[in-house]
Amino acid sequence: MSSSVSHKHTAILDAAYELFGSGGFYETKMSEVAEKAGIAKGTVYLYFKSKEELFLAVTRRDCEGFLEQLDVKLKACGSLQEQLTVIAGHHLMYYYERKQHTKLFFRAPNNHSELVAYMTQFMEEYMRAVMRVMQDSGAAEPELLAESYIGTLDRLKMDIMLRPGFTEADARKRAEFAAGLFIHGALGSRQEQTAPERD
Amino acid sequence: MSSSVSHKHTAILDAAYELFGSGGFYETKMSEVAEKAGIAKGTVYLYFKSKEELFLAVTRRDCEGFLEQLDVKLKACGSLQEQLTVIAGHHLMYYYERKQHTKLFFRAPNNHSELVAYMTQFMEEYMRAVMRVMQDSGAAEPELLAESYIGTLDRLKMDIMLRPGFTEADARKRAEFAAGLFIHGALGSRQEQTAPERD
Amino acid sequence: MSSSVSHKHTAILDAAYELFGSGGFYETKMSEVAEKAGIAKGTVYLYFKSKEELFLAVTRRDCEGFLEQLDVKLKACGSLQEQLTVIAGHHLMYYYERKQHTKLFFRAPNNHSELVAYMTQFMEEYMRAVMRVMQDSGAAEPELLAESYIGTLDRLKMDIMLRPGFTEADARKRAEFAAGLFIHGALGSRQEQTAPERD
Amino acid sequence: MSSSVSHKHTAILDAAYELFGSGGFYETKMSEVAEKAGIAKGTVYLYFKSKEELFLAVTRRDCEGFLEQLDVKLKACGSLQEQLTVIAGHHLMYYYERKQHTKLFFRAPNNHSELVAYMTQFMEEYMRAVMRVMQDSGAAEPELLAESYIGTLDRLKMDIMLRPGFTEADARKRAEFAAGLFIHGALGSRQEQTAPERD
DNA sequence: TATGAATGAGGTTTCATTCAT
DNA sequence: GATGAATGAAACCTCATTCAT
Repeated sequence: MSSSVSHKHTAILDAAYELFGSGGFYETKMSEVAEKAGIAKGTVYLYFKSKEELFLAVTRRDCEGFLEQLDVKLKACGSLQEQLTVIAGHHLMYYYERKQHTKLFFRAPNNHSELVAYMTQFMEEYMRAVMRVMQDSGAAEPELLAESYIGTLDRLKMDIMLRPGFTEADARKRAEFAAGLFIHGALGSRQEQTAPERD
Repeated sequence: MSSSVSHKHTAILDAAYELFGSGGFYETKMSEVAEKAGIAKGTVYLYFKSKEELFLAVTRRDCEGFLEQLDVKLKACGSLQEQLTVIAGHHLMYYYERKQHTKLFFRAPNNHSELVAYMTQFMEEYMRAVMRVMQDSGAAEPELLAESYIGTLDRLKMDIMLRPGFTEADARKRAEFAAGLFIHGALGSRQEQTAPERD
Repeated sequence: MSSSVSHKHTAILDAAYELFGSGGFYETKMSEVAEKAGIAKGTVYLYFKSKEELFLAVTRRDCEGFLEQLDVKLKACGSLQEQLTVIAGHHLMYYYERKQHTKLFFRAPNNHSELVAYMTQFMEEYMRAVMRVMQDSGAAEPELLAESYIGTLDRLKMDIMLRPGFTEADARKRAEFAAGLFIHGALGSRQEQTAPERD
Repeated sequence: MSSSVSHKHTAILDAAYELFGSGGFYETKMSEVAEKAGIAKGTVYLYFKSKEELFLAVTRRDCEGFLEQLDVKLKACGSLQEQLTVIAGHHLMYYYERKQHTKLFFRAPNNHSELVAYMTQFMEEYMRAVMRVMQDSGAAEPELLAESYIGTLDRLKMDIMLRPGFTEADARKRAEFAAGLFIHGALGSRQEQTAPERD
């Protein structure tokens, strides 16, 4: 019974992830979620109080997976370069694997304070993880650095979502590029060649 | 007569900007737009064919202003450092001045191809402007650099939008930080200066 | 359950028949149909996709009843005179019984291709039934005859719909008149009887 | 000035006839009428108090033309056969010439008592004209005969409106057929040849 | 007389949510 | 727990009509 309950719970989350992710919050109907989950409309409300709450649950599950996996990966590596590459790789690959479900991340419902609160908390946790790496490197302004890094990765991921022909290799290349950029700056390689006094 | 027309047109755009910006597309009712603009519901439709079209017009006006002002500012400055600072300052201050209207930028209607097309074009133009600066500096991968820079700025601006106590000075500080980061890398200043004990 | 479904379905059709019939398509509001059927507005849309479709369903039910009953009656009679009288009686009595719902037949929505198609098909079927009778009589031009007969009946029925004091006996008298007219012509009886001086 | 007034009045009626006739009452917008008439929307209301009244005026002009022309034609002919043929020809040709404007006759507004009154009056006048012919022939039941004849013609005209390839010759053939039918009955020709006992 | 910008009542339809079974 | 028929609020948009110019 409890496994049946949990099975339906998961089925709803999966269906909602699929639909919210590809269509967005407002474009997705609860009846569609129910249908895709293979259950009746009313049943969804036995597991989730409202559409907003369902969206929040979907988001939460996705974000928690993101943070947990990042944690595992970061623990397994050492140098700054390596850690930044791991973060970037994780960020970009995570979205690469979910490129069909991008709407989840920017077609959310407005005015739902719980969701806003959760997203804020998620960002803080993600920030903290990245900040820790920055701090370990001894960089000044680790907070701004972390924020910048996340911003860079977020924008680089846009290519993944918008360009159809994007490959996994492209994603990996960008991950390394981002790490290099934050360690050496934009002129890193050029400076090595022509500006010896500065590097 | 034409001034009256343009007056109403502007009043609607202003009202819609206010409401779409603070509430998002789906949460804003056309009747509210009309009321805020001080006109009747039907009148809105004399100037804009549909809610989507109104949203597009609001977005377009905002984005065009952004690009035009950036152009002017970029023409007036020289060194890479200076140019990057100008871009960052422009980006952050633009949103700083609009911090009450953040929803405009990520609560757009789905499935409106014209809007998608316009936003794509806007991003391309912005990218091109930033890329030109990157290219002038002789940096490798100017495209990825531009994208990264814009991503960084976009994330840094989030502080502005989300933290109530944010000041203009904070915005300016971040602008300079971002420019420095992209020129020197995250460790740029520290490495040069020494400071080994702390980091 | 299925009886409940069919009950609501019928209740809506009945309500719509009443309202479309007495007020016409454009003058009837879906909310009125719902109210008259004793259900909520939204429920109507569970049974009929749109107002047009509801109108079509009402029309179809009415026309099908007309044709089915005609078929039964025609099979039970023999001579031409008798058959023509049956057709006329059916046509006039059908409308006599529905004299409060005349609008159904000429206040239909425009530009609804499915309705146009259905009405065309209905008329063809009716025509075919009448034509068969005409053909059996050996008359020349059975098609034009059938058309003329139907036209005659349609006009005679107008009296029924427009004159309040109309009785069933009046309807029956007209039915016999029409049959006689088509067999003998306008001057049929008179010519036979005498009255030569006037022609 | 008065000629200019009358010019606009006519222009509006012409435009409205065109649009009401081809699209129907509800599907035609006052703004379209104004545009087609080459004047401003508000101007229409200087000549006609409302949309309904404009429709009535259009209808009235058309019907009056119908009756006047019929009168002229009837005065110029003698025998019953000739008179019935003239009526039929007039009826069918009138619609044949207006086959692009059939909506005028069955997409009228509901619940407009003045229109209903006018149409009733028109029908009475038409009836009276046809009845006079029937009376002259000495036929019994001239009223029902007139009504039947008009009904027959009305249905025969449907072919004109519904069949695209209809020619003027087809219309004329139907006119003669209708006249013959009412004089001799459906079996007129056949009976003469083979069924002597019944006639 | 002519204009056409402005009005605002009003109707169709959608869909999250409920609740009797 | 599961169902899905029923609900009804809510929102977009239309268009006949008005009236200041």
